[in-house]
Amino acid sequence: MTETSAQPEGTPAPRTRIQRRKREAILEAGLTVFSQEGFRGATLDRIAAEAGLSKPNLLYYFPSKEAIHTELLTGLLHTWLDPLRALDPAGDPLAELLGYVRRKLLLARDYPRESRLFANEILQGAPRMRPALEGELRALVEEYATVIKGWIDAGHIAPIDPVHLIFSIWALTQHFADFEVQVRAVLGSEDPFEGAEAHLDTVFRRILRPDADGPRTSA
Amino acid sequence: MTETSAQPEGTPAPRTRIQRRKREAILEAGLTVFSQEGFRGATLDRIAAEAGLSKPNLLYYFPSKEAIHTELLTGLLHTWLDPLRALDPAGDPLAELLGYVRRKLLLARDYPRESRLFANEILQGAPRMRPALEGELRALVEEYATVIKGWIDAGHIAPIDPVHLIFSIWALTQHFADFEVQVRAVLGSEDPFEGAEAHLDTVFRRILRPDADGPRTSA
DNA sequence: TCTTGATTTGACCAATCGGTCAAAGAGACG
DNA sequence: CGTCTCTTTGACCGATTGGTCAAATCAAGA
Repeated sequence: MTETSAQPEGTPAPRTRIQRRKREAILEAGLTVFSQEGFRGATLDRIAAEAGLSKPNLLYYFPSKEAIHTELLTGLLHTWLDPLRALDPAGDPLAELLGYVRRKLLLARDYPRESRLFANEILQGAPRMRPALEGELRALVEEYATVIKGWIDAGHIAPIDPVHLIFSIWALTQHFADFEVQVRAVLGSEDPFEGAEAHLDTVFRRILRPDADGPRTSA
Repeated sequence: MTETSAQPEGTPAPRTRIQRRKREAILEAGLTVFSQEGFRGATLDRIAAEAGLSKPNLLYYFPSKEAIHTELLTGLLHTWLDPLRALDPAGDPLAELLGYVRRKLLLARDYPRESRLFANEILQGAPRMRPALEGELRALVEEYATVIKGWIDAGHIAPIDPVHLIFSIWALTQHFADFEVQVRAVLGSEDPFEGAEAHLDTVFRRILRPDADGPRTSA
């Protein structure tokens, strides 16, 4: 029959050069639009326009709006957790943690749309990411919380709840991507990320500095 | 003519008891839906259903979707900045700042939808709040940054960028409302806010503790 | 009771939504 | 040149969107 048998499938590797390029452009556009408007607020027309394609042409490369969003989210968690995975249990604790903070901040600076896409998904109750959060994310956090706990018990850094420490790192770094407009509104023309790097370095040095008056967590 | 002259206007005080009640219900429903789906993602049908009204009936009390959203945002910034305004320049610096952190955290716990509505607006580039951010918000931050600067210069708290300190307080407290699903996914059944309060208290005590090795900001 | 104004709703509208389809175009190879 | 596959698009579809409107209902006073 007149079967359009060559329609590219959802995820598998694109065969031709042009397919790779157009799929890339669509994901780029989808990232821009989804991160700004959320899933429901985004429209195929806007994504298609942003990618420089007609809507039917966009739907030739992706079977649905959902498929674009899913593919974006799939890669996201991995990318987002990479800096945590780069944390070396055998390294110097303070340097490792400060390095993690810095990498996370640079990620927020260089990939703000990805950060906002993630934020949007979480804000909406993580309807499509919940399993990944309760599975992969939770496991990874627990793993590195144990590492941090080890550093604390060894006296290398000040005692602090490791999981909440990780939350704090996320919150303080992603804030500069997710709330960029607000930060810029307050700072004016000043570049947010320059001040941020020095500030976060200072902040986490103070939080983690092991010394002086001993443990005060239970007080 | 058959003029429906009694249609309540956008903002002014509702005349009857029933108007006050229904408008309240609509704003409640709007808060729930807008905070979850963002402006574009929210639908009048869902808001009406959530409020227990028919769509035309909802539009009898508010002239448009935009009007509901605007009214919600208008009250929001004020409520959100109140804890900062409660900061007493004549009080004990550490206690004042820790109190501010605590109040902000309780706000995030008790009014998570408001926090998420705000986050959604910022994420979308603050299309309806930009003026308020660059005006009221910025002015208030600068005002209290000066207060904090005074405390630092007097040696009451450790030297730190006051504006970034405020950003950090916002980020660390709002995180528990805006990213609640993620936090809960990691913590499991544990109540996020119990651990959070102790953690943030510890964190900001360490950040603000003035002592020991003198200024290290310019190093 | 009747009247008057406030409230509620079913039916409807134009615009936009996600998505389909058949047909037209483009490129590669013989 | 013809042909085969990949790509692109205009026209279109049913559903949903924000919003309107005239008519119905309700509440309370005269």
